[in-house]
Amino acid sequence: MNKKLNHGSDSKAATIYQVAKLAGCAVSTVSRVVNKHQNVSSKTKEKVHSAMAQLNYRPNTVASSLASQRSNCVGVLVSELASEFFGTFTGAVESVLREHNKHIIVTAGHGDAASEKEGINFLIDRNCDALILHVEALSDEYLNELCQGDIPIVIVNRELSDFPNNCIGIDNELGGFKATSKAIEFGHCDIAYISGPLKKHDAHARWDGHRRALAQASIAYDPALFIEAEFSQESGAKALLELLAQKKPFSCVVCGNDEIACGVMSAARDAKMHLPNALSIVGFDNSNVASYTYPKLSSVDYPIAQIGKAAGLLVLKYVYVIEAATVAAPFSPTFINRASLQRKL
Amino acid sequence: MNKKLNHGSDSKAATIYQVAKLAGCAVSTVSRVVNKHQNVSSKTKEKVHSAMAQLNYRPNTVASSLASQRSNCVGVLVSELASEFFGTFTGAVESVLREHNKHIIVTAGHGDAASEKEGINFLIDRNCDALILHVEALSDEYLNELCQGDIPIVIVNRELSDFPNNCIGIDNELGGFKATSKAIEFGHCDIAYISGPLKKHDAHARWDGHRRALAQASIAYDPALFIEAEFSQESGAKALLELLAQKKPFSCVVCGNDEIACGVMSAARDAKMHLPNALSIVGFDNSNVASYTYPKLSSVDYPIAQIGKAAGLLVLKYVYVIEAATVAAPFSPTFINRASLQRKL
DNA sequence: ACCCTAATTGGAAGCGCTTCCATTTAAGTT
DNA sequence: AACTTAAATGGAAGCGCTTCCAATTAGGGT
Repeated sequence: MNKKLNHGSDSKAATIYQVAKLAGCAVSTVSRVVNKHQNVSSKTKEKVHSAMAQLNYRPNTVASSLASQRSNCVGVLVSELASEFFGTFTGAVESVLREHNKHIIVTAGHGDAASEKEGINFLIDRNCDALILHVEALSDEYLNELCQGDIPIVIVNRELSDFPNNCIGIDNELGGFKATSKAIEFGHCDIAYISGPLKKHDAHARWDGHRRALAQASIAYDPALFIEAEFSQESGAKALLELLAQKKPFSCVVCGNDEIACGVMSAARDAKMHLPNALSIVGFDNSNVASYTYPKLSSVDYPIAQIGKAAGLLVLKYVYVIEAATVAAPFSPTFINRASLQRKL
Repeated sequence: MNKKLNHGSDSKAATIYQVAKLAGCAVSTVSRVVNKHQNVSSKTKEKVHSAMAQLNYRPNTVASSLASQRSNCVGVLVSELASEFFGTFTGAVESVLREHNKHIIVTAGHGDAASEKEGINFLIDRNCDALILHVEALSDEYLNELCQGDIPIVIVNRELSDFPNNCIGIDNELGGFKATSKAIEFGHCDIAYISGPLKKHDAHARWDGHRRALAQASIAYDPALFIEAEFSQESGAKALLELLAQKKPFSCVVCGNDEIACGVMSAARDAKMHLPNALSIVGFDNSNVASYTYPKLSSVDYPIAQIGKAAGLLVLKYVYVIEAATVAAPFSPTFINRASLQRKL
């Protein structure tokens, strides 16, 4: 491997000075041309362009950042890098920003407060112009404080009542409500609920929605049919076994997310239950796996790509003051029915 | 102190000048402490540390990059951001580098040559100190040229004969060989193969391995049992239907990756085939979904997280000259048998 | 022509840090 | 104590760009 660090001493990239010299003008003029400022005559503009082309000039972004006090990069914090869900999100943010030559620095919060805080500090240290955060464990107080700080913040999948304009995501409570309502509509009365960790705000809100749906249908909430699990397949499988062990009847399991639902499905099959007749299963997120499973998983759609795009646009508009596009309307959760939720006979 | 410089103490972040002033030493000394250079007495080191703590000093990375001609960031190009596979990879690279305060800029190549080239140029323009590339479509010639350039390159999942030390990944041909060999070992003779796009080097190599396994077992390669598909579930499903339509018998389908395998599984079930008895299915990558499916998917393990880690370590060692850890030994594909591959009766 | 204003352009001071080089200080050596 | 050498520190020149401000030029009236 080539160990050389500097980009060559003789093949060094052209600087703005060389461009200015060749174009016969001042560096400030070149800078104006590069940054598309007005008040440059078309004649000089042309000279500068030709000089840039001739020298194959590429502006040094680091120097530019230092001088302008703007790093042109946006920090993104997600729970896990290694997931399709956050990958989709990150990809959406990246492609929106990259169109305007901004880039992202991504890091993971791993769903616990200490790690999330550390991740945020890391991003702040990298001089990000703005932060897009998918935090799960940090307190509202901490986030409120952050929103009042110097650096613009976009919060994803979380609602801060004091900073509604900084937040973007779906209404998780409503999503949870819709999931359980649909199960009820399909004739289910004994509905188990396997939640993600309740310390995570989205998990908690979905569960709230579940109970509201039960209440609205005048079905008593039975704590025995509730299990707090992790957002993982293993945890979902384990939870189902616990539920089954109780010998309490239930005809449907509503899950905190699709991963849990996959685990449930897998465990149900291992227990020789016939799906979906013996047990209906509902997920949340409508991830790709929802269509891999058998039976295909009914789930609440979480439009994560659109939300990522919206977050990127928000930053472009309010931080970089690029009137790129109008920021999307608020998103609403929709229930996607597939085969795993079956009408109760 | 020079009064012209705006190193006053307002609400802005503390600079190295303020630290130096408070510690009663020169900025160069502070810089040495921050960068852990030797030749600083422990006494001054302590004074500087306490000054930094007092001012809550955070080095300005942009200024540091400009002065040192090093951006402390590594460019990473993957095919798609929105995938668990690349998410895992990216996450592994990030966590290794972040420990040494290097960060990554990620972008996507989308599996076609033009887009990959554009992504690489984007990363180069961002002054990356090194590039870690998972390219699929670019030619060997282009990559060879890149490896000879000024910027250090690590190539993932691809073998360049001229630059073996820049490359890291498993032997895809061997993986393909193992997959089909296992199927043969399990008694299958009529083995269909659904490949990813052959213009992608890994897809091609896996297919090569498949044919070698057939040849070694003296099974004639039947082009009718081969389909070139995309690396996606939909494409896999479609491919199975095409195979079935031929009315040529086959008892096993070996797939270019797990996504294709999931599509095949799904389509087979829709066609009322009983899995795994009526049809054995083998995947490649051993991704998480392999254990979501029913029956659980047999697959060739692709240790993508370890490879990401190794790529990060390679950069740390040779580019940043941090003797962090020894770079891992070459990786070898291993076959993971689950339920989807069944012994032929 | 002449003056007034607006459009262009140039000059130079930073942005906050690294690093070379010179200087001072400490530590051995005889 | 005088001398040599190494360790520790300070000073200052950039890194390549942005941007304020001053200077110049061009364009319109009259």
